Amino acid sequence: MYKENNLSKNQQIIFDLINKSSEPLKAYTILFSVQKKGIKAPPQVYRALDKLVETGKIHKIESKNAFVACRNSDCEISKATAFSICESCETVDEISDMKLSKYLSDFNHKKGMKFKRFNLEFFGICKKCKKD
Amino acid sequence: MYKENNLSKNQQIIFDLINKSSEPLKAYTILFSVQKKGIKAPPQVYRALDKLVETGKIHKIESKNAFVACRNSDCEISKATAFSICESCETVDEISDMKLSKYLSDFNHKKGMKFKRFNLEFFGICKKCKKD
DNA sequence: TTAATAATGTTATATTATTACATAGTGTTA
DNA sequence: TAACACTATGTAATAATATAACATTATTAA
Repeated sequence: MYKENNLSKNQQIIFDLINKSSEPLKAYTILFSVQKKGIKAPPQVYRALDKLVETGKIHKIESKNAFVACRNSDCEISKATAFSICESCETVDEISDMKLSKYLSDFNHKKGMKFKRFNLEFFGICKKCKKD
Repeated sequence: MYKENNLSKNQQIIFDLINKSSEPLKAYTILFSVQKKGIKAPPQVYRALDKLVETGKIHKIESKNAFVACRNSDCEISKATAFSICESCETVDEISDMKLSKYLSDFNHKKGMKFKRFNLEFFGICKKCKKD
């Protein structure tokens, strides 16, 4: 069952749910939503989430403990992620900006550590909320 | 008691502990460490942490659910934070780089949202771990 | 077809964080 | 100094997030 699209049954169910969602989903929200599909326990959800994060199909928004589908074909296996988060409506958007991505991927700091990966979260008030 | 340095008793105890530490501390690690000083329950710790984060004395490392003292006089009230995290030894360093900070503070993306704040976490293997 | 690997199912438990409510300390100002 | 608003504290209970451990089944590759 794995080969066709390289997602397993549980992974596919959970990916589909996250992918359809317009907002980040939390692990237990996912759990409650997929119980009718036979996924009954936290480890089943967390295992699928771990795998999906690992393969870059989804990202974890660390400041929210929530997950979004990857919308950015450029972020290979989640090496370089950036998000904009509205502090009012909680909307999260993945930022896809080549210049930003390149700037950060090339960044090296004084202590000489070579970075393999980064995650950037911007916070503010989105256009829509500003109007209200 | 507040006025002298504008940290309350619990805030000062918890800040001192984090500030002395060479590594990020987790809330319950802090709780266990300060029980002899009369701080006995999670809300006492979380309240102090919230306040310290709010005032920029400490930062939360979101990917680790842990807290470090601010080493950077430039990051006013935690508006612009960047960290380097070693995936091997788990060492966390606050990055203080004016150019990076300015680049990100000035960043605006297409959708027109104005950012007030950001948090950036870089991951890699530090110099010391590379040698081993 | 066997062995290795990946995925699943299940129970229990660990870790992280908040709610709710009662009490006490501090700063302001009338 | 009395009254007030505000901040901080103490405490019990519980909510939310995440993992450990172990048994079983499915998939792939040799």
